[in-house]
Amino acid sequence: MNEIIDHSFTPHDHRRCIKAAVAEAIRICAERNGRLTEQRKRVLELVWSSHQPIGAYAILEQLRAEGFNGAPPTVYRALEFLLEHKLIHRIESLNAYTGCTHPGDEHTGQFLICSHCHKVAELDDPKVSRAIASTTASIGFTADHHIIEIRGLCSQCQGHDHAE
Amino acid sequence: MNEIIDHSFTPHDHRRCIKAAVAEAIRICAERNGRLTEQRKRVLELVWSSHQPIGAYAILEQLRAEGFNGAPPTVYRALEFLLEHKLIHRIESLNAYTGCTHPGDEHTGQFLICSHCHKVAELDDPKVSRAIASTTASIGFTADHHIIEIRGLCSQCQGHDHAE
DNA sequence: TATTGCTATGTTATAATATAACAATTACAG
DNA sequence: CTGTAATTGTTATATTATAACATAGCAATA
Repeated sequence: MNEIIDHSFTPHDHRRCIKAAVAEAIRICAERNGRLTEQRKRVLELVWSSHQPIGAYAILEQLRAEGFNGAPPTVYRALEFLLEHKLIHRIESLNAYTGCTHPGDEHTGQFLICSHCHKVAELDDPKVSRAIASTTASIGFTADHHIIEIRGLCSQCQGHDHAE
Repeated sequence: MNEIIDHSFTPHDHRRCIKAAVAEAIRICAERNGRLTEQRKRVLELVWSSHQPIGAYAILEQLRAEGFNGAPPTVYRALEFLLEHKLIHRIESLNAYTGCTHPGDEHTGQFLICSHCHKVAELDDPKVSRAIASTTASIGFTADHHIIEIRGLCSQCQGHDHAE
């Protein structure tokens, strides 16, 4: 990814996002002998079903609607696998999960969360990372990874009310 | 506060932190006609009982140990009040609460979380805020507030293992 | 191809965090 | 005082997540 921000907020053919994400996941897992089982793949697709982060229980509901008769651990395990392989991210402030737009890369996301449309875009601004790295280093704190979640209104939702 | 980081990680007489925090809270609440009731004050003290964030149910346990016979909503309401008045912060990645080191100010914290001692320090690095503000602005995202939580090892815990 | 061991999934129960809804009480303004 | 609004109490339940143990599937290999 060369751009600072992905295209989540702007109109696009979302089916292509899903297809691309799954194809990438297959490639990445093959590369590392990670087993992208049917269930894991299906969970990945559900996480990717929109740019709005989805909760574990919403995923479970979907799976059940499709005839799957499972329980929470199944979903959490799939999510855990996908997180480990950096195929998805967890949005801490939402207790929800979102597809990673440059999977596989060792990176720690910066997320823009629109308070109106509830979509999330992944940002990758080196300025921010650098600022954090230099400041933490100067005070003797060894940073391992960081969580950055920014709330506001996306370009499409300007003028709308913040609170929904 | 003039420093970029507070003194959470370095040895200090913590009773003074608590006293100062309560005194500040009293002042701030008086200023705005916020009612810092006994319960709210007690919850504030408990949040401030160390630099390690504390969960709502841990607070409840403490209160009960002191003879209080209450239920979760009491604690959550007190926390809500304290959050509203910026006397405490919520650490999203821990589902826990920590005292604000420059209360009252309109600000949105940046937190350093030590994976070893579990203390949290509040950072206020204008470089980071500026980087976020300029980048979000350039892509048409109107940022409202941000959550920044950085994991790593504090200056006192260098050399220890990351995972506890 | 049977053996073995590892990985993944199923299943049940429960932990941990948070809120809804309504009732009772207290504080304070007039 | 008294009426109103803010606070607290109480019960129930929603939401998110994990522990613990059982079963099943796969894959190497002798």
